[in-house]
Order: sequence, then C-alpha cells, then structure tokens
Amino acid sequence: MTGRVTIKDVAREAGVSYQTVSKVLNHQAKVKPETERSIRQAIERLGYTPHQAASSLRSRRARLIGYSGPPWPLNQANPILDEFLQSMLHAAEAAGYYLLCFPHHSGERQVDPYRRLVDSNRVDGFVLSGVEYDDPRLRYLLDKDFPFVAFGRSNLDMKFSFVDVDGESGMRSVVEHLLSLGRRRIAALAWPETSRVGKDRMSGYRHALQAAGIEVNTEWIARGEGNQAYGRQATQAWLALPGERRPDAVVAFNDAMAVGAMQAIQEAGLRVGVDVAVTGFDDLPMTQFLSPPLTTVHLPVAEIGRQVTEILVGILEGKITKLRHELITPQLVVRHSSTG
Amino acid sequence: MTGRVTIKDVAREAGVSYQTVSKVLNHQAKVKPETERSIRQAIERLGYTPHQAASSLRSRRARLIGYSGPPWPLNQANPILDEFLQSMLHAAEAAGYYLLCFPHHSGERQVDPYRRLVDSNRVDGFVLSGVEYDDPRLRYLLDKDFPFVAFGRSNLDMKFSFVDVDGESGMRSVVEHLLSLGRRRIAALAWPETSRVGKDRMSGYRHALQAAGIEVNTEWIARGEGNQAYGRQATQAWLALPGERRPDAVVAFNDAMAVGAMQAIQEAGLRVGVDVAVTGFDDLPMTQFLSPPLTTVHLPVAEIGRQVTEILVGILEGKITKLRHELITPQLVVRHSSTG
DNA sequence: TAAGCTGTTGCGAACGTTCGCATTCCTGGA
DNA sequence: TCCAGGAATGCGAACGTTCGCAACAGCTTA
Repeated sequence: MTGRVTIKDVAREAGVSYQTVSKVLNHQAKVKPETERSIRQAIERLGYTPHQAASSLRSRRARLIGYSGPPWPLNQANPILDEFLQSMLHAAEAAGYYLLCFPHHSGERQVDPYRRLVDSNRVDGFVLSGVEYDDPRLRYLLDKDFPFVAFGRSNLDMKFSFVDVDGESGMRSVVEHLLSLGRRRIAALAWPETSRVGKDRMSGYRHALQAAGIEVNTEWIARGEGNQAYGRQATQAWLALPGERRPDAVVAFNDAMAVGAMQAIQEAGLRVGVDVAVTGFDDLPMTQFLSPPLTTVHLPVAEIGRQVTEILVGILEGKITKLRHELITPQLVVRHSSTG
Repeated sequence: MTGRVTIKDVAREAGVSYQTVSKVLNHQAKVKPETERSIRQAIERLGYTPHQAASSLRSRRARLIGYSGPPWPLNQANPILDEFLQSMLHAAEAAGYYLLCFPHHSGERQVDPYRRLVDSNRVDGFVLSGVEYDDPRLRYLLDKDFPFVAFGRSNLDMKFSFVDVDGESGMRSVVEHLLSLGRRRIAALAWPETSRVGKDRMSGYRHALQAAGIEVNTEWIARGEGNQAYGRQATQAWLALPGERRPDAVVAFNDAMAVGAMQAIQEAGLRVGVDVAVTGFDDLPMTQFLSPPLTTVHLPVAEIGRQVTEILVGILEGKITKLRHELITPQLVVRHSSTG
C-alpha cells in the first residue's frame, strides 16, 4: 500500500518528465516513437496504473456511470436484471468505464441519490431504467443538463436519448397470433392507465383488434398491479362469465400475470392453450419450463443494455452530439400456452 | 458545472478557515458548537457537497465497494441477483458507500479487473460471490492483503471473512422431509465433484441417509451442469430403470435441475409428488408457480447481501478486526412437488 | 547566417481535499 | 501579575494527476 508507483517513478525510469508520461497515456500530444516505447516499457516494468482519484480530480471525469437498480414493476424481484447488468458492464468496461450502482428510493427521496452523485462529481452520466411519465429524475437531470440515457420513453416534451422496446408492435404480434389461431374473445391483463409502458402495449392490443374488425370490449380489460395474484384473480372473474361473455384468450402485459391466468384456468378444470389461450410478455427465463410452456414476447435485454451504454459513452466522449432514439422490435415466442 | 461550490466557499461564508470546515465534516477535531452551527448553515445555504475525487486523493479512501456479477453456476442468468444486489446497495448506502460493479471474465483473465481496481485505488474493498476451491481472486486479494468479504467458503487453508448458506443442513432437511413421507429410494441431481457448494450439499444428502440407516446408492447420484436439460436427461435415465432400482424421489441441488426432473417425470406419464417426489434448492421466484409448485430450500439472499456488506464496511472502518464466519441455515419450503 | 517554422518535451500551476503540526485564545492557579 | 495547560482554530504541505503554455532542438528558407 505504502510504496505506490506514481507517474513520476515511471518518468524517472524512462528518463523524461512526468508530464510527458501523462501525455503518452492520454494520447494528448505527439511524442517520438522511441520516447513512447521507452515510457511504455517503464510502465510495464514498474507495473504502473494511474491513480483514478488524482486523474478525476484534475480532468473532472470520474469514468463511472451511475445506475440504479430499477423500480421494477411494483416491487417484484427483477429476474432479468442479471442479463441487463452484465451487458452494460461489458459495454462499459470495453470503453474504460465502470458502473456505480446505487439503490432506488421511492417517492420524494427518489432524486436524492442522483443529486448527491452529481454534486460530488462521482459519475459522468447515468443510465436510467424504468422511466415513467413525469419522472422526477428526468426533470432533474434535464434541468442540470447532466448526461444520461434512458431505457424507456417518457413524456414527449422531454427531449433525451433513449432505447426502448416497441411494446405496441410486440403486443400487436401477440394479438395477431391469437387471431390467426381463431381466437376472437381476447381479454387483456393490463397495467394502470398511468403506466407509460402499459399505454404502449395497450395501443398494440387495440390496434390489432381494430385492424381485424373486432370491437374492443372494456369488460375484457383488467388493470392491476402486474403480479401473479392479480392475473389469477382477474382471470377467475372472467371465467365466471356466462357463454359468449367469457374470453377464449388472455393476453397478459407481463409474464407474472400470465402465470396467474394459467393457474386460474387450470384450477377451473380447463386446459390452457386449448380451452383458453394465454400469452405473456417479457420472456422471463423460467417461462419456457411452465406447463404448458408460455407463449410470450422476448425482451432483448442484453441488446438494450449494450446500446444504452454505448450511446451514453458516445455522449460522454463527445462522439454523439445529437439525440438518439432507438426502438427495438421484440420478437414473439410461440409455445404451447397459446397453441395447445 | 463551472461554478462549483468548494470547501473554501463554505469557509468564507462561515468566517473560518477551510481546514476547519473539513474537520467538522469528518468529525476529526472538537470545534465550538456555535462554530459548527455556522458552518453547517453555510453548507446548507450554499448547497455544498464535497468533491469525492479530491477527498479520495488525499484520504486514500474511495468509499466504493467492488462487486462483480457472480459467475453464476454455469452461465445461466441469475434470477436472484436483484434481491442480492439491492440488499447490498441499501446496506452500503447506509454506511456512505456505493458499489462499483464490473463484469466477470473467465479463466486466466478473471483476476484482471480486480488487479486494475486495486492498482488504480478505485475501491476500498470487494464483495466476492460464487467463490470456489482455489479461487484465484481469493489468492490474489489475500496475497495483497486487500479487504474483502465473500459470499461462500473456499479451501480451509485460506483465511478470510465470509457469509455462507449451510447447504449441508439445507440438504439434510430436504432428505429428512422425504424420508418422513416414506420415500426410501432418493436420487440426487448433483454437481461436479469439483464444486465446493456441491460437496457441501452432497454431505447433507449422505448424512441424512446414513442417519436413517439407508445405504447411499451411487447409481442414484448424477453429476452435471446444473441446468434444466441435465436434470431432465438424468431423470429420464433413472425412470428407465426396472423395479426397485428406480428412485421414488429426486432431490436436485438447484431449482433448474428440479424443473428438468419434473418435466421428465411428467413426460413419462407419471405424477410429480405422487409417483416420484421432486425437490429443488434456491427457491427461485418462479418455482412457487410451477405445477405442482416446487418443494425447495429458500436461500436468504437479501440477508446474506446485507451481512456481507456490513461486515466489509466494518472491516474498512476498522471496527471489525477479526475474521467473521457467518453460516446461515436455510429453510425448507414444502410445496406439492414432494407431497402430491 | 539569421530568421522562421515544426515537432517534441519540459515546466509551473492547478484540481479540492485531508493531514499533522503550529498557533492562538482562554481559563485558572500560584 | 504571570505562566501553565488545554481547547479551538489556522496554516502549510501534500495527495497524483492534467492542462496550457513556454522552451528548445533541428531543419528549412531567404
């Protein structure tokens, strides 16, 4: 610990001034190839690694990206965080950055960690996930003109770079799939109207039905917390409806609710995929092992993590100066919960 | 960005030297209550937050804990990472730390990021997870005498602080549960002999059987990659055995293999929990929604994350000077895959 | 031969803290 | 009245970089 190798040691070893070593390291100025070589050798020989705090202090760059575990829909554990995080970590590392992770707080205190990290110059930018309408974090960062990229869209009047899943398209492909199987009474396990992601997916549901000339039946739209319990309960209510009022398919806005729907159907003595089709959204790892396996929409989480990170790094390095809006079309994964 | 509030601005505002402000902030020396008050007011008024890099440079403390997404058993996504991470983040934040997350590399390059982070003084300590025998990261950190706490044990000759799940006890409770249900031909879906966690759980399996006077049958022990495909394949082989050689229960060393076992049993036209009982280990979020719901052992991940972090912080702050070994007994969760 | 240019390197200063010690101010006892 | 001794505060230096500019060498050109 005590005998740290500094840039001055390297300079002495290479027979140059320490500022020249700094220049070589940061590709700032042209140095003679032989000088560069002897400096690199000295670095190698001494095993020198720059002191990050000193570098940050002078250069005002922390080479750290702030990321908060997302407020995953309504306090469930997030099963795909791993994939998302790993892809960000790899993309960041490739560009010489690491992630500074901090916990999510709810309500008023939500912005506090962001403020603290900005004020203490700990991070160069943020990756936001789980953004919603009027997200106070967006307002704060936009107001400060602090760099960030979001996974998800928000109000149209807020101008920022984002990567998002085209939920409208994903949901449309689900409904079209069910229509092609002959299903006509398609119920939706949706989210509260306040949810931006929910609104997006809902519009895919509506548009697909309308395009097929089918009127949207509000009795078949249930809005809830997005967990398995709600999916089960809402589906039970539908199954209790008489004759033609009972749905022959349930599209859930996420996999958790789809699981609940499957339970309700099986508990009623009906066959999932035969009597009532069920679909999910997200493609959580376990869904392929349900019985029957769940038809769902795959979220390309790793791809999103990579893009979000690369765009942010581009902004930080001054290589991206214009806003970037990436909308990724998710793919339908057909399994037996819809086809029987 | 330009007009940063520094400690000197605060000092001027409060009418003291800036070094005194530093002392107040770090509780280093006694100052008159009224001086402290006027300094605190000035800080409040100006909205001052210390510059982390400057502080780190001088104090040689980064107030950052390094954490690498674990090499989760054999490249599956880790569904409980979220819970683990969040608990660490909260515990760290409460102590004034954040997590610096970096990607995991395999093989030779595994230690590289650790080396780089240590050499650049970016972190004060590490949380390691997924440690195995002869873990090169352990060797490196122990050799450097760099602070860390591990989630998991390793070779007995390596002395370090850890928190771990008592897998032996967990597996014993699983087997005892099956024995109490009258199962006698209990097969094990285990991990390779090289796995430390696997060895731990295996000894619980053996001991429970021996205590019941049942001889361990090596035909009923399969060692594989820990994924669903392997669990399914190994179980298929068992089900093909004639009469008494066929197991009446399968204990899997993790939930993924248990899912595979359930599939194999159902595909053979048998009933899980009736003809053959199945148990898992880990209690992944989705397992309660399988049909039948999976009997498994719950891993108290959040508790582990909290403890690991608190111990590390204790070490960093000099409040913990002796090695700490915490062994947490996991709880059996009985569901219908074992009871029918 | 001097002046001008170009490509390399060196130098002093700063970044915003914390550290260790010196200094000042009080208070009380001789 | 003086001094000792402790409590409170101030001071200079240092932490290890990067930045901007100055200086220098070597070469070309008039």
